[in-house]
Amino acid sequence: MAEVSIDDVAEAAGVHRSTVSRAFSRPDAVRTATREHVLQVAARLGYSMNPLAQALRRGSSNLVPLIVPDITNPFFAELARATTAAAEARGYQLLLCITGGDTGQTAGYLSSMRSMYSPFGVVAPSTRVDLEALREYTFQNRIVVIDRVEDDPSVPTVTVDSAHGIDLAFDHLLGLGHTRIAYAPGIIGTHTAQDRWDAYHRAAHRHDVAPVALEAAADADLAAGIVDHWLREPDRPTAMIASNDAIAFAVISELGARGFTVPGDLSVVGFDGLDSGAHFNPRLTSVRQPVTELGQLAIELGEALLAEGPPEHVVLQPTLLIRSSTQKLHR
Amino acid sequence: MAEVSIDDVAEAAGVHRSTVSRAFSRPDAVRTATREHVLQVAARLGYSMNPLAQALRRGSSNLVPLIVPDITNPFFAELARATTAAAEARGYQLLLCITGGDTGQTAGYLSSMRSMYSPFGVVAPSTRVDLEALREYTFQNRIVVIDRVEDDPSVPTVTVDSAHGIDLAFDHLLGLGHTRIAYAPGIIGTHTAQDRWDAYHRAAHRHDVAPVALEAAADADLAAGIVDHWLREPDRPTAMIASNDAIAFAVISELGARGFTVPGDLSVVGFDGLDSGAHFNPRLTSVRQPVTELGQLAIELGEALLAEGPPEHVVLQPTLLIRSSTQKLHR
DNA sequence: ACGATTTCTGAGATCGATCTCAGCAATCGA
DNA sequence: TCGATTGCTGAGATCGATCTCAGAAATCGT
Repeated sequence: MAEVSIDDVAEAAGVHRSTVSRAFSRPDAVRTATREHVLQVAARLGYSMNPLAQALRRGSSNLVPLIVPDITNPFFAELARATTAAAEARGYQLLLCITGGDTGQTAGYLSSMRSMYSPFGVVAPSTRVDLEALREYTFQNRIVVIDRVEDDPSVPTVTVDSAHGIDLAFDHLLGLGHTRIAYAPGIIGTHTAQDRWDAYHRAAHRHDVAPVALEAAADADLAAGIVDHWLREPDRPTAMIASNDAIAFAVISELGARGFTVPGDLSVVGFDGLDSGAHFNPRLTSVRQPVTELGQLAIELGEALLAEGPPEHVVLQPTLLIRSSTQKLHR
Repeated sequence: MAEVSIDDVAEAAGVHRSTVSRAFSRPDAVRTATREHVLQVAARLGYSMNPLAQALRRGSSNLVPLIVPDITNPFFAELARATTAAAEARGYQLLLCITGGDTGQTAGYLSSMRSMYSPFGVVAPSTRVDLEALREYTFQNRIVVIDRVEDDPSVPTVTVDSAHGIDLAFDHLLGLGHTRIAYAPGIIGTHTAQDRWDAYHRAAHRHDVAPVALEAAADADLAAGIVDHWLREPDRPTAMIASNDAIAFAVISELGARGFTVPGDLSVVGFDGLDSGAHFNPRLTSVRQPVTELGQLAIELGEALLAEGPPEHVVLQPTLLIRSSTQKLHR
């Protein structure tokens, strides 16, 4: 079956190209009888519009790129799923682009998306967004960032209130009787990672708890380094907040390998609240990021951008998911 | 900065459109001096080719879709990463499409990829590939399936030798002294899932071990059902092979929640060998699928398809990744 | 140095759609 | 019933590239 084009349909229906085009794209600009006839002929020929040609002519497509550094990270995976669903619901087709955190590749995808006439794009960065690189791009097209952006309020953003999330975790642990509460920062790339770190220090200060930042030596495996650090602490913390679920997993794994148990020897709360945490051993208590809303809003902000509205900066509230990796402090 | 087109460059360089086009697409069809001049002018204007227009005219693009049911499943996530890298290396741009396992959506993506003039597509199914749906598509374009396909040898495929993987796991457990070795099948969708199941039974028979298939009641949570089943077994198995890592995780989590330990009470070997298993608690022993090669080959088979070669059916060999979720049987 | 090749470049059609503009048909008011 | 308004449809340009074909320039042999 050779590819059928608009001209084939036009000929078969005995009308002009333009009419076929209208029958599909602006149905009420064509008489009902004509439209139905055209649509019927088109269906018979198995015709459907070529989105490429459409985009070329219209100068806009329904292809929305979502740029993530690492799809292997479950947070981004869930984000991708949620955003895909939101995009689909609004008639966009989401294209997932995996950059490996490389700025060059990000720029590449961005520029190729521009030439695809994407109405807008969504970027979920692993490092502070490089506005230098994006700005040039942003000029022409539109972009939504899932993180904060420091110095350019014209870029719309969606974020989760990290500080509040940390407070939730902190209060939960305090409520269980813990007073030596450590923090495992992981790699601080994004603004939100920085926010969590700051929030931890503020919370510690507010509750008169000595902050313990479990950092790993540069050369060591991250989780091993964190556990080493924990073991070296003179007055060993009984609880730990991890800056994300992946780190919580790795630390718990490492602890297990060394004969410690969670929450017996250390209560751990993660940050992300991913589904995979529900199937961890033990089930991970975690600050849940509203991933679904995050994806949804990213798309909505993109659309708002098209409507020429002022850029919005939405901040979502996390919740606490209490599972089994935290427990009351004994004694 | 208004979008600069090929005509702008042509004018600025004082040559014709065609020459600019050639300077980029077929460099040796144009005199060296001319080419360099054109390229220089193009660079100055910040020009780059519009892939859309290119695809429309050429009737082929460098966009390769990878269709996966669920990016939240780490196996698909790693597969996506590997395939993206392989595609990138060969000059393709990979577009990840998430279908949620829905045949309709798969068809939708496939058809939209056809109109994008993709040279070929890669499908990683969660259920037996619905050839009915694909066939019509396959007609025109080309497709590579990551699984076996039963009745149409014209579709190239890459698979991992599941049977061998199961044998590896089985032998490992036998070597540790286990003789009551169960199998947790999960949901049997793909051919490979079926292969693993069959291989388990053959292995059990070969080694004179009574097969125990840990199936869950239809209504129950999968992991809970599997553990219930295990507890009900009169002569309780001391080891278990899971049909994939996700199930191993869930079962271990469930066991932990009920006070059992792995590998103390049950040795568990997974199937996938994902990185996330290295950060599980305990670290998961697993049959490793060569995901990188899988992705690489998917792209290579796609290219072979373009070269009009006969469709290939590659079978890759898995290896065993011994970590900490299995141990010698005591007594 | 001159005609015969070979190499480059330009013109214009084309890919598959949309858009503007103009013409014709249908509807309306009086 | 006739002119004016509105509604549909067709022609042809256009989006940004590539392709074929023919003509111009450069190279070659003698």
